[in-house]
Amino acid sequence: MNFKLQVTDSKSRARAGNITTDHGEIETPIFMPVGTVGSVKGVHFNDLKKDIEAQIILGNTYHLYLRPGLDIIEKAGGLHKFNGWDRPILTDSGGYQVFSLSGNRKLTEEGAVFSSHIDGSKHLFTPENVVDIQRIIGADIIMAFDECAPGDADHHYAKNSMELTHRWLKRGITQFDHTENKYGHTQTFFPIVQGAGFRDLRIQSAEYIASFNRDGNAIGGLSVGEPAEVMYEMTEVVTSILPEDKPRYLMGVGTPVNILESIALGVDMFDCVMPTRNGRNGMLFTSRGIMNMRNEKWKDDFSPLDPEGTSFVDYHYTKAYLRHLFVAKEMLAAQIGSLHNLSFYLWLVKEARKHIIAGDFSSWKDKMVKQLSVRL
RNA sequence: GUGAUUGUAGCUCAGUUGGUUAGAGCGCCGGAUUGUGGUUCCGGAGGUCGCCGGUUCGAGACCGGUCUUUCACC
Repeated sequence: MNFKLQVTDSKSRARAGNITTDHGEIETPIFMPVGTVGSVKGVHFNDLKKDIEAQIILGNTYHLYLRPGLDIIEKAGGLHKFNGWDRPILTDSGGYQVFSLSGNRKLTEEGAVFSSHIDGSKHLFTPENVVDIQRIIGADIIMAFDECAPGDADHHYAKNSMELTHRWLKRGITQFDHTENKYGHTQTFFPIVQGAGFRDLRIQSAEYIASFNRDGNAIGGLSVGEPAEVMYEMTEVVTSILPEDKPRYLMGVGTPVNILESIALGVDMFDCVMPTRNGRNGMLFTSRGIMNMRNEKWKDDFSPLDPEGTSFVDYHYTKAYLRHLFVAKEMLAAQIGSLHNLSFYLWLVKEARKHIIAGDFSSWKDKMVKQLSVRL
């Protein structure tokens, strides 16, 4: 994997760059649709490629490991062959899931013992086997196994958690560097900065992570319940330390506004369930603001979904029709909502990139931020 | 026609021996959702308790009448 920094904005830390992988190029800043179990919920790869123009998607170690299981994925020849997606894939390590989904889990120095949300069976994730699993999945970008501390963690907890994540990181890197690419294409490994909402810990963690000089670096443990200002402050602290010439990935973020603000702070990659989860449930993000498609006010609004949208669904379907589909709980409603939101998110980061290159990112961003939070 | 039976929120129902502003689930109307368990959470609106009369300090509950639902029998 290779990252080429193209342009850095003069008035902010925003950057435009290109990531090259064996599965193709990624133009940054980029948003990565979440495809937990190897599929972006409700969206065909055809639409994902041609309509949404997704350049890279996410998969989840935790989910794929539990179902269908590594034997099937390996037999299929990796996730790319299994699901037919021939562009880059990044896999989350499962650190977040182990902590967010599993009722009973036990943390030890060795790793995390957790029970499956599917059948309750017990499993162990370690920094090493999580690398092996992602090798088998065939991810282009493999994430380190980390502990994601809760948003309200105190300093003591956050410090221990960060230190454990650092020790795990060392083991993960050793494992990664001593194992081979599984299916012929190059795989790369991203470490993750932790430190919760504490400046000193974030600095310490960012410096530690930077010292490994990997192909890219991630910022974890944000957007987990802390106020947005804290998130921005921590992001700013971290991006000022992480190497300039490597992509920075802010995990799990966020709203359209969060994304623009974080781009301005020097973040290059994002992923979030928000466009798909909220889209599935009737919340649509547009360049003019947010629409709750379940609202009664749309019932006889026969104008196009989003006249300024770039997706087929934006001009083909009306607001009234989509509201009807949501109220009737039709599957198609969830599909249209997801398709629209993803296409909007991809449009947003593409537009940001254009303005970074054109040199007017900051003023464009300020204007957009105002529009994006309007409730329609 | 006779004898039973039913009637409480848009729907399905709960409401102790009569006791403050009559409840629930669903639906409806809003809001939330940030490295996804096709969701989940949180608010809100909505009822002349079929109708008329009576008993009582007090009736959704008791009594009479009337209409209504369902059933059985002639």
